[in-house]
Amino acid sequence: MKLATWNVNSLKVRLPQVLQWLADNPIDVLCLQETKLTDDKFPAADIENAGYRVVFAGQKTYNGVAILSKHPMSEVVRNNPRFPDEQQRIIAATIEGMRVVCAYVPNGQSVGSDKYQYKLNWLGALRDWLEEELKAHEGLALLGDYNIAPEDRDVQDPAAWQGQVLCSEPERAAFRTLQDLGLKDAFRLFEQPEKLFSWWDYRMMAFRRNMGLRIDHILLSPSLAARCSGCVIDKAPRKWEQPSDHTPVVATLA
DNA sequence: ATGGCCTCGGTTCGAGGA
Repeated sequence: MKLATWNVNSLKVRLPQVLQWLADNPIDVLCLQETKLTDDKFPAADIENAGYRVVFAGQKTYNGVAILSKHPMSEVVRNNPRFPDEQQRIIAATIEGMRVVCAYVPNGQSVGSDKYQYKLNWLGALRDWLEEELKAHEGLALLGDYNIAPEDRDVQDPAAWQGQVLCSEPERAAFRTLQDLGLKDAFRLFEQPEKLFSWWDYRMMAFRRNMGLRIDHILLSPSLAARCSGCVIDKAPRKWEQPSDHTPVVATLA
């Protein structure tokens, strides 16, 4: 069983890459963020023709999330019931007995801004909701673009990013409150190469210079972490023509 | 060298991303 997450930065633009990547990789469940499509424009037929079921929650221009699955999905929930929000950033489904939560955490723009406070409020509400979900679902996976680099080793240049949005201490503390629920960072369950990231700025030739951050994560509840046999970042799609600025992260469960 | 790119909507620039 392979679970993956990928911020595609417009599914309209990236659909061919998503289908190519799925054709190349035996993924059971793929969580997408930043689809940037209203539901009436979602390419459900193309995805179903590729052998996947799909559920989605979109809005115009910004945000938007989806879960693609080879297996049936039930108990689909859009958004956090505890956090009324126009922005479409969460979709959850039960798949093969697992609760799969796909999340696009707010970016936060800059420390101290209104959007930063919204991000912290949003993360607090996510924690509270997941605490409830974990009582009902022993096996839970939270996959997505967290817009948080949890530690300095997740940043190519920690000094440059010190205290900046994505790396600030309140954001990292919010990430730890998720870990305090028992959720494990799948990537860190294993020995990993140094300086491996999931996002690189489009500017500054950042990818070529590996000026990146690890901000896309898969957190697993204890029972799923115990089944996890590997977690990798697949940099290949970042090298394709017209790539997303994020690249997929994949966890394998026994 | 503190900028540099990409996507969207809707027009040819501004907002947002990270």
